[in-house]
Amino acid sequence: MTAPDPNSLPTTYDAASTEAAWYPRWTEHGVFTADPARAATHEPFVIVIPPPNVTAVLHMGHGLNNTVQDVLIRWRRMAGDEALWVPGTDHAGIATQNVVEKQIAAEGHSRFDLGREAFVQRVAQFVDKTGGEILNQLKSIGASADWTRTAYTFSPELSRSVREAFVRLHEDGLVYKGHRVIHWCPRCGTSLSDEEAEFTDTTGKLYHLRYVLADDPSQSITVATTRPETMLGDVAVAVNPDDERYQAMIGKDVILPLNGVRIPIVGDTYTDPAFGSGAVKITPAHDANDFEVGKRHALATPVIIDAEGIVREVEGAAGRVPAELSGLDRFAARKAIVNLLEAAGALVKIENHQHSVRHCYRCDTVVEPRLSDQWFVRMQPLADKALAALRTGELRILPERWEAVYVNWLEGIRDWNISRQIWWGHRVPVWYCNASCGHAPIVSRTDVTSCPGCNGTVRQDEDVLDTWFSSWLWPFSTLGWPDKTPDLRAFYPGDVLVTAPEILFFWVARMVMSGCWFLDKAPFHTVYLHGTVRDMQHRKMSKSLGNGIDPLDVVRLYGADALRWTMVAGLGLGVDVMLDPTDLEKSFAPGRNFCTKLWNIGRFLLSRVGPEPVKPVASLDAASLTAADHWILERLDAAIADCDAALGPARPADLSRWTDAERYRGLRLSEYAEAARRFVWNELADWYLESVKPRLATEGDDREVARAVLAHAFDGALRLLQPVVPFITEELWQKLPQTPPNAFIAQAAWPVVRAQASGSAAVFEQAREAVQAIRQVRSENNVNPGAWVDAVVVGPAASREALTPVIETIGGLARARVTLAEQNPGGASAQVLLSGGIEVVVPLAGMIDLDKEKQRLQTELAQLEKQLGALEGRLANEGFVAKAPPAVVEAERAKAADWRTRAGQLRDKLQALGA
RNA sequence: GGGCGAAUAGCUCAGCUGGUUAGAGCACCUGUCUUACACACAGGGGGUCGGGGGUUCGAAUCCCUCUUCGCCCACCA
Repeated sequence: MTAPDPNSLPTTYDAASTEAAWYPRWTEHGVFTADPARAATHEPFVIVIPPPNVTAVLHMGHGLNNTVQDVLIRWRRMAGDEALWVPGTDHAGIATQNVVEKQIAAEGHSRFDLGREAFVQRVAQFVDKTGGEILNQLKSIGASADWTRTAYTFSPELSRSVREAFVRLHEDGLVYKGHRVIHWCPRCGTSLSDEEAEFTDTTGKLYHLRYVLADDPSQSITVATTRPETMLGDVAVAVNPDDERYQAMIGKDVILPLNGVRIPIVGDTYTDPAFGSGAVKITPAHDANDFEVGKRHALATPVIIDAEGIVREVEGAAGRVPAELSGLDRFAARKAIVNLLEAAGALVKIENHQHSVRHCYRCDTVVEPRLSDQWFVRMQPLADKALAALRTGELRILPERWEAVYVNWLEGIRDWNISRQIWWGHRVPVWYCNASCGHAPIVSRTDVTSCPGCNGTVRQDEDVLDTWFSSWLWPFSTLGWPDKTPDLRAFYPGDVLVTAPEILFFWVARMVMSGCWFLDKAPFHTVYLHGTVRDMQHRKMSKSLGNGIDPLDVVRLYGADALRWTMVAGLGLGVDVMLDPTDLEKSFAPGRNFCTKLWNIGRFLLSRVGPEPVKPVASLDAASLTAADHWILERLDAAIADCDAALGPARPADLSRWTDAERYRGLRLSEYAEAARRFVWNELADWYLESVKPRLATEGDDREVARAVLAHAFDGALRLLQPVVPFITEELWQKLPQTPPNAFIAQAAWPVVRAQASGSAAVFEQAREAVQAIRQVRSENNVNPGAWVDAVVVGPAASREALTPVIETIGGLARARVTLAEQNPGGASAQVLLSGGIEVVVPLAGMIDLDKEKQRLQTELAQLEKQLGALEGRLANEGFVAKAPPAVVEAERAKAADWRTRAGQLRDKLQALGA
C-alpha cells in the first residue's frame, strides 16, 4: 500500500477546469501579445484572422479555421518567432443591416420610418451590445490571438484606412462612377458585386414570343426569352447579320405586343443563331448584355422594373406598361404577361430550359439586373500586380490547384462595383455641390462642409461601400495604415492566410491586390485553403439544413483540446472534415481519447519520475544510457524532424519568394499531429515507458538516467503537441521537475533535434521485434495471457552479447523468460525469424498446437516462395538486368539472397516439425 | 460551353520526380479488467490501386480513352 502522493494527478482529466485556469493566465502574462520592437531581433510571423461577421455565432467552420491558425501561430511562437495573430470582426454591411431591419420589421417599421441617422445609430447600438461575442467564443477553443490588437472594420481607425484607399484609388484613376446594368437585390435594396450574385442552376422556361412586323402584319419574328416580363422594356430585336433567315428583316420594325411600341430589328453579332429562335429581344435597362447591344445601336433605355422589383413605368418608359400590369411584382407580372401574350396569340411555345440564375448571397432573392449609377474600381491594373505576385513566387496557394483558379479569375477580372445602397457601412467619401456651380464632385479624405467652388452647401454621396472594400485592406489597416506605425513596419507583410476556398475571390485575391497596390508587397506569402466541415452525407453544415454542430457543445462535452485534435488529425491538405452531427461521440471520441491517453501517460510518468530534480539529458554520459534510452531519444529526434517537415517551412528561405523546391511543402497538419501522436503513444508509452518500469523501481545511477530520459522525452512530446492541444499540455508540463518556475509551455522553445545518433538504438529495435514475435506466437497458440513462457534467442555471438541487457529488460513485455543460445534447440517449438539472422524459439512443450504452427510456417513459406519466384523472374529478365540502374539490380539481388536464406530456414523448421 | 481536380482497405485519406512484400487513422474480428489508461492493452483479417488500351526491363505512379463524382469560371437571350 502506498500513501497518496500529494503530487499525483486526478485519475481523469478535467478539461473544463484546466481550460478555465490556463487561458486567463496566458492572457494576463501577455503570452499572446506581440511586440514590434522584438521583431527586430526575432523573425515576425503574422496571421490576420478572417474577420467573422460582428454578429456571427461560432460554428464548426470557424472552429476549423481558427484551430488551424492557432496551431500555426503557437508553433511559430514556440519556434522563437515574434508571432502575431490579429483578431477582429467585420461590420458586414448587408448582413448586419438585414438583421436589424428584421428586428425593426417585427416592430412594424422599416428603416425608412426611422431615417438614416437613427437607423445607423440603432445598428451601432446593436453591434455594441451583442457584437463581437464570437471573439469570446474563440477564446474558449484556445485561440491565442493578440487581443490587445482586436480590430473592427468599422472602427474610426479602419474607417480612415477605407477613405484613404478610396481616395488614393481615385487619384490613381482607378475609382470611377459608371452608369450601367448591375446586379440588384430587390429585397436588400442594393446593388451587388459579381461575386455577391451567386449562380444557382435552375430548370426554368424559355418562352418563344412572336413580334409582328410593323409594315407587314403577315410577317413576324420570334424571340426567345427566359424573362418575358421584360418585353415591356424592349427597344429592339437583334439578329445575327450573317443569319440568312433574318437578314432581310434587319432595318424593319416590329410592334411589341401588349403595349404596341414600335421597335427596330437590328443586326448584331452578339446574337447566336443557334440559340433559341436566333433572334434576341433587347432590353437595355434590364440585362447587362442588352445594355451593351443598346449602346452599339444608340437605343433608348426604358426602365420598367423599379428598385423593389415592381413592374411600372419607372423612367423613359411612358406608355410602355399597360395599367393592368403596373404595380405587379416582377414574378406576378411574368405570369400575367404570359397569359396576355397567349391570349394575344403572341406566345409561340414554352420550353424547359436549364440555366443558372443569380441570387443574392445574403438573402437568396433572385437578382434583378438594373441600370443605375454606381462606383466602380478598375481592376485590371490591380489584378496584374496580383498575378505577378503569384508568378514570381512571392505568393503561393495551397493546395496548389487553387493557384490555377486564382489566375483564371484574375485574368478575366471585371470592374468591381463597390457602392451599396444600404446605410450600414462606410459612406462613399464624395461630396457634391448643392448649388449647381459646376464644381466637380469632391473626393476627400476628410469631411467636406462647403463647396470649394462656390462656398455653398454640399451633400455627401448617399451610398456606402461594399463591406469587402474594408476587409480587403485588413492585413494592413489593422496595423495602422496609412500611418507608418511601428506595427506596420514590423508586421507587414504577414505570413500565412488561412481560410476556406469560398472567399478566394471575395477576399483573398482582393487583399493581394490591395497589398500589392498600396504597399507594393503581397500581404502574405502563403494562402492556405482548408476544406469544409461536412456531415456524413458530405453536405455542408448549415443552419437551414440543421446539420450543424455547435463547437461550444463539443467544448463542454469533450473539451477544447478534443475538438482541436479531431479537427487537426482529420485535416489533410485541402481535405474536407467529415463530422456526424447526430453522433458527437463518434466524431469527437478520438480527440477525447487521445487527451485521456496523454493524461494517463503523464499521470503515470510523473508519479514515477517524481518531483526531485532531473539531470539534463545533454549532461548524461552516453555510455550510461541503455539501448532503450538511445532508442527513445532517437525516436524523439525523428518525431521532431517529422513534425517540422510536416508543418514547415514557415516562410521562404530567402524571405522574398518561394523556390520551386519548397513551394508546395508544409502545412500538412494531420501529418504533424500523427507524427507527434505516434511518438508519445506508440513509442514513448507503448515501449519506452513499459521497458523502463523495472529500472524506476531500483535505486541508483541507472534510475537517475531513466528518470532524466523519461522527463526529457515527455517534455519533448508535450512541446510538440502544444500547438494542437495547448491546455492539457500546459497542465502536464507544469508538473515536470525540470520545468522552470513561472514559465508557460505556450512560449517554451520548440524542440530541436539533438543529432546524436547511437548504434545501440538498433539493438532495441531488434529486441522489439523479438517481443512482437513472442507475443504473436502466444496469441496464435492461445497461450494464457497471464502465463510466463520460455524463449530462446538464437543468433551470432556478437548480436547476442549486445542483446543480452535489452532482452533482460523487455522479457517482461512478452511475459517470457529469455535465454540466449548459439544453436537452435529444435524440438516442438514455435520459431520466428528476425532480421539479421536472429531467430526466436519458443519451446512450448504441451502448450503449443503443432498443427497450427506447421500451418503458420507453411503459409509464410508459400507467400515467400511466390514473391521469391517473381523476384527471380525479374532477375532472370535480361532487359531488367541490362536497363535498370545497377543500384536497383544490386538491391534486388541482395533481397533475393535474403529471401532464399529465409525460405531455407523455414523449410528446415517445417522438417524439424515433421512436416 | 470552357477549365481544373479526384477515383487506392467498410470510411476518411497518404503514397513527391515510375523500381515495396501498396501504407496510416478510424471501423471490424479474437483475446485480456496484466498494479497509468477497457476512452486501454495484445494479436489478427481486409485492397486484381474505377474500366479499357498504350509507353517501359518494370506502372497505383507517365500517356490516351471511357465511366462516375466534385470544384471553378462563362455575355446559358
